[in-house]
Amino acid sequence: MFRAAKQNRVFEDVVEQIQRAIISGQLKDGDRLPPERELREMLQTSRSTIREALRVLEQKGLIAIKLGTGGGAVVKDVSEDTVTESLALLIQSRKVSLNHLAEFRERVEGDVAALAAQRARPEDIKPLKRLLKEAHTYSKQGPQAGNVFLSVDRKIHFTIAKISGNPLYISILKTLHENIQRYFERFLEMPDVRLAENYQDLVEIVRAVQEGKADRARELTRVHVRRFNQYMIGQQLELDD
Amino acid sequence: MFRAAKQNRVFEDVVEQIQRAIISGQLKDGDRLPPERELREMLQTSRSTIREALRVLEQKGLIAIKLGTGGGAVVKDVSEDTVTESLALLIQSRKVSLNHLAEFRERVEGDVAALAAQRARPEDIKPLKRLLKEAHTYSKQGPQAGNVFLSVDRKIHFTIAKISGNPLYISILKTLHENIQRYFERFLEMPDVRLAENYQDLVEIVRAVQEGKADRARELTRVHVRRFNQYMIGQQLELDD
DNA sequence: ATCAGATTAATGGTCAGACCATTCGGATGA
DNA sequence: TCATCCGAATGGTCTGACCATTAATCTGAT
Repeated sequence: MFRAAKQNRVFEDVVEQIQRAIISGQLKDGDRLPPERELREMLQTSRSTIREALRVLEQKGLIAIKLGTGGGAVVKDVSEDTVTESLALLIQSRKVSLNHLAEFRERVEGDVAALAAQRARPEDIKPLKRLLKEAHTYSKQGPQAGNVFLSVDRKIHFTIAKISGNPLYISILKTLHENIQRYFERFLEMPDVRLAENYQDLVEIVRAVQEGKADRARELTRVHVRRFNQYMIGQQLELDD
Repeated sequence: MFRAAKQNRVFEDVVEQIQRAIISGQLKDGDRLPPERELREMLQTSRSTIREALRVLEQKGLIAIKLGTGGGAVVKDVSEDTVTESLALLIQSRKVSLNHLAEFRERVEGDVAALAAQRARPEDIKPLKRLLKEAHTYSKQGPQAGNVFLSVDRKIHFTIAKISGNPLYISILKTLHENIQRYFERFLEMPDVRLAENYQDLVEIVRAVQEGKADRARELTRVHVRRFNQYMIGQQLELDD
């Protein structure tokens, strides 16, 4: 109901003040905060206190700090990166299994594709087509291009998420991909991804999005993601032997 | 591909070391870190550097700090609180709207219900029935019980998420609910939630889960959530007048 | 013997001042 | 004209001191 009546720690009060200025729009993306020594005087406190406040604001993703003469604390546009990072932490320490991740991703990507299908405008499709062409090239180059192919694959998924128009989905997807990749890096090389098959999936998904067939886009995407998941989990089991 | 070869800032290295110890499980929930002055010696650095590192770890939600003799930095179980907070920041700075939240929640809750329907065992249903009974009581008490009813409503959703067995869904759901509630608190009182209607929704959702009808559970849940969302967004528009 | 209150020690919070490291722009000189 | 050097601005680190809070311990009166 109530929040603490008073900030016990001075640096929290400093954080509060600066954060308020940023969120309210008084300080905008790119604005520079005064140097630490000036802030010290303005706020009647010590430089270490100021610095602890800056560490917090930095961690919150509200400012970035540069060294040198022209440097200092610069207000950053709030981005989904902090969501991504804290979600990643949650995943790592809760030891959420690969299965949990996979299950969640399958459904999220399906929903994203369905939303995109409902909302895609003609000009949204162009970048998708371009990426498809790229994917096609790599899919012809055989297994050693597996990694490059997968990175294009990811780009396609993100582009679709962008079309969905919901920034939450973009954040979530980013987190999922990052964490799945982290898992995957242990396998070093990804050999026999079924490139041609995957490429065909992508073509059909993009077509469904273009034609506004939401349910079909969802279903195709889920199958596509599920196939990848099964491959991934199979790799993991092999590794456990 | 590669990460920075060296940490420019000493305190980042300190953060890294402690964070690694926590995530790897060497330091567990409730463990106490050495006092700042000891850490200073162990890590061959200054106390201010240690303190800046502690500020970062605190902001990441990895430690909590208590004052006084028995105090110090205590390792916290990682929770979804930091995700919640950073999401709240995104919302406040207008990067994510109530509509975005609502759209996402509708689909997530639908999927959760479908999963739960696939996995519910008979003993999972009991707590749901008990909550339903509670909801029924409050739904009879008229509008002034709206708040209490909604809290039971939330409990039912969480119980269903638990049945789904995927901790990722539980965390995400918690974050969504908390942020939606934060929004809602501005409206002070929630008057005429259509209690009877909502109660009927819940009954049918639980039945679908019990009978293993995944698609039906998903659809019912989505409609249920959507109705709430529309009410919420309506309230918001009124407020804007 | 018991319990309230005072004392003390441990620990985080704040402060002041110094010096180091990095960066940028301007001065210098070939 | 261009490369180099120098110096100022600014963040990063260090030292050492003192304050504030808390829990444990001691003390003394009942």
